[in-house]
Amino acid sequence: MTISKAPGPRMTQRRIAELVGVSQATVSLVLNGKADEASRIPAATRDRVLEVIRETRYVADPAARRLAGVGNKILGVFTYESAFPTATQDFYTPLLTGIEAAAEELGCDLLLLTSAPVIDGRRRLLHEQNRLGLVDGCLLLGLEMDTAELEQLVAEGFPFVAIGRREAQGVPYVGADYVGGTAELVRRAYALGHRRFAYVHLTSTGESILDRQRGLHEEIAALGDATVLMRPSDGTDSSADWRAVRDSGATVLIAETVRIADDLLDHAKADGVDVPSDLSVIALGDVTTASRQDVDLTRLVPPRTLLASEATLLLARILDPSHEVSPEEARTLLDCAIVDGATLAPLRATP
Amino acid sequence: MTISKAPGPRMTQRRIAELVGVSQATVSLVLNGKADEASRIPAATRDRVLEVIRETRYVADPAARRLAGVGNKILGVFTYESAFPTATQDFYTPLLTGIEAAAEELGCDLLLLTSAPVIDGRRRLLHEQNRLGLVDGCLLLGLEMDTAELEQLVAEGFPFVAIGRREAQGVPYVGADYVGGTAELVRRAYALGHRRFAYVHLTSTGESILDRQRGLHEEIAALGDATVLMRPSDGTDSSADWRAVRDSGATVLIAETVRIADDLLDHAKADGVDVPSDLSVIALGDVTTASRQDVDLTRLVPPRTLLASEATLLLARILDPSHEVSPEEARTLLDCAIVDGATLAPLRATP
DNA sequence: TGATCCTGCTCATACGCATTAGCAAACGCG
DNA sequence: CGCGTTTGCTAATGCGTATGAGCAGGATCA
Repeated sequence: MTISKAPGPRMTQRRIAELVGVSQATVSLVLNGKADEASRIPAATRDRVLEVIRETRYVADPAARRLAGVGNKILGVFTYESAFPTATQDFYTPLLTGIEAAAEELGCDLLLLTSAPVIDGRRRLLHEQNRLGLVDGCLLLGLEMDTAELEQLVAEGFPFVAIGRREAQGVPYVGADYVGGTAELVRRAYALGHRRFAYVHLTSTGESILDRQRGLHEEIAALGDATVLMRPSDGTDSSADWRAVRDSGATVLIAETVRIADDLLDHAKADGVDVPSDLSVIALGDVTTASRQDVDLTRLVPPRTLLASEATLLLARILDPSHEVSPEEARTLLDCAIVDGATLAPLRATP
Repeated sequence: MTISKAPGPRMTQRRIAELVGVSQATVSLVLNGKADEASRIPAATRDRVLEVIRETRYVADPAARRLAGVGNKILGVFTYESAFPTATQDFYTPLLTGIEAAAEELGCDLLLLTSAPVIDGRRRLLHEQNRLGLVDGCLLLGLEMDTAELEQLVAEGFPFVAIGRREAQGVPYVGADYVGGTAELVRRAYALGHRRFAYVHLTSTGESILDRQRGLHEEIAALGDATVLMRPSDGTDSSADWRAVRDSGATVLIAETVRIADDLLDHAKADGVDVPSDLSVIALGDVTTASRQDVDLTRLVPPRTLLASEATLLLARILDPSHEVSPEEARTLLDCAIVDGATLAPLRATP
């Protein structure tokens, strides 16, 4: 046998109509349950049509439906990262899990926009031949997004929701409250006696990263007598990062990611610095959540799965014409969980 | 600001045409690069059209394109399991990873058919209002599939590829060679002196399960002087399973899944049976790959990511009208990896 | 000076569906 | 029997794109 390539003539409403002996319009009316409202199709006719539909296993062509202006219950999923989600599994798997669970709940299908081309190191959503026109709305993932694209989507009135807070005007999102979470961790360290902080952070301008910095700075300022060394890092020279931290005399190290924390823990161990008795370590964790070490790192964990399912539900609400979504509802932050690990301890009495 | 629900007037070819001062057909021709072939559009006109297209950021409506009969580069992904993939992450994540990687390579988008309803405990692909009409072809996942549905798809000439071997006539698939992998493991145990096997297996009729049984039986028969206790299990009464294995006097335990192996290892330890010196253990592993114990289980691992990406590429080949796909090419098996763990050891000299 | 050919487009239609307006027949009523 | 009303449908149209057929005007040729 050879695989048939010709999908053959698709079943259409017209064919159904011919089989039943009615018009295509009648079939459409029956199919959409409009048989009772404006138009009047008696039960007898309706049942005959339904019978043939069942026999032929006809299903309406979604493209045609879409063209005719009805929704399709298809949500798009797009990521601005340059490789599609599951490559960096720790990060995206929980997001996809949340999206899928919500989509299943809603009875929606998901269109993963894997085909978006990478231009200038970033994926482009609005490229030629994108499939956005097929979906009812779209979910946007990624640490950084293209503000211009977001604004165009808003301007066009295209329904979408970003996962993660976005500055851009009018962009609906569901994000993690990194400001509050970071502040809470700083407070906890302060309560344990720590006054000198070091923050090894990324230099990206993504909102999540800015939020963590803001939470840190605001809380440090609010506490009054605490200080912080800011150490920008691209993760490539952890030796230099470690030296900066050590020389700063900080008693708490806050690392932007678990990976950074891991690297610096290695250096600490090599230097004979004990964690947490000599130095407390906190990770704010993004990108990857699982620590490769068997240390139980005290850290911030964004509720990724919940974030994603809430974003999906928000999108569904936006798409529902019977609701009006308020601006506040369209921009939501969810609390991060704090993993109360073993790397944050009271300041030693005598340093 | 309130989220706009009216998508506003979309940019169309007609509007572009008005702006440029040409006809809609011209715009279409330019857009599809047919400007040079049958129709003749001079470079000057073409550039003016392209200029306006760029300015307006116009992109063709995929629904309309589809309706007009062009391919969409959209592949469907459907699973027969009753919850959508990422719920059972160990199993599906590698599959999705492989599919996505291949799709990205091919420039295809993926439609996850999350909306398929569960009827009689199994998902239905061919339900009313399914979105199959949108996709060019479809990938099918799941331990068990509905043979009737598969056959209907084949009969309709709908292009699809199953991940995992399928008995049903004419079904294209990319599967794991469980027969060969299982046989190889049996051979290894035999070579180490083992003659008495016990196989704790699932009772499902999925092809992968049948293949493992077949590999075992064929190899046992080929070896001549080996025997095997078959112990069907639904995984709920591991005590009974363990007793059966112990009483059989087997020196090698082959467990269908890592989970079963884990449970039986617990019982062995409780009984003071040492693995592997008293009893060797082999897992054929499906469903979940990671062992919850820190034992280094000797086991069979299907190359899930590769399986999935190969299946995706096969589907693309089937969809490519310029190739003809032979029946053999459409039904491929890939070798399983054998993890040479610590639970398979030579038979003790004196039992 | 026609007849022919080429160039540069446009026209018209199909794709499958949803929807509105409206038609023919049957029915009810006086 | 004449007239309005209801019933049961259908005709027609639009959605945005792709594409084969064809048309007007200029150039070339005999």
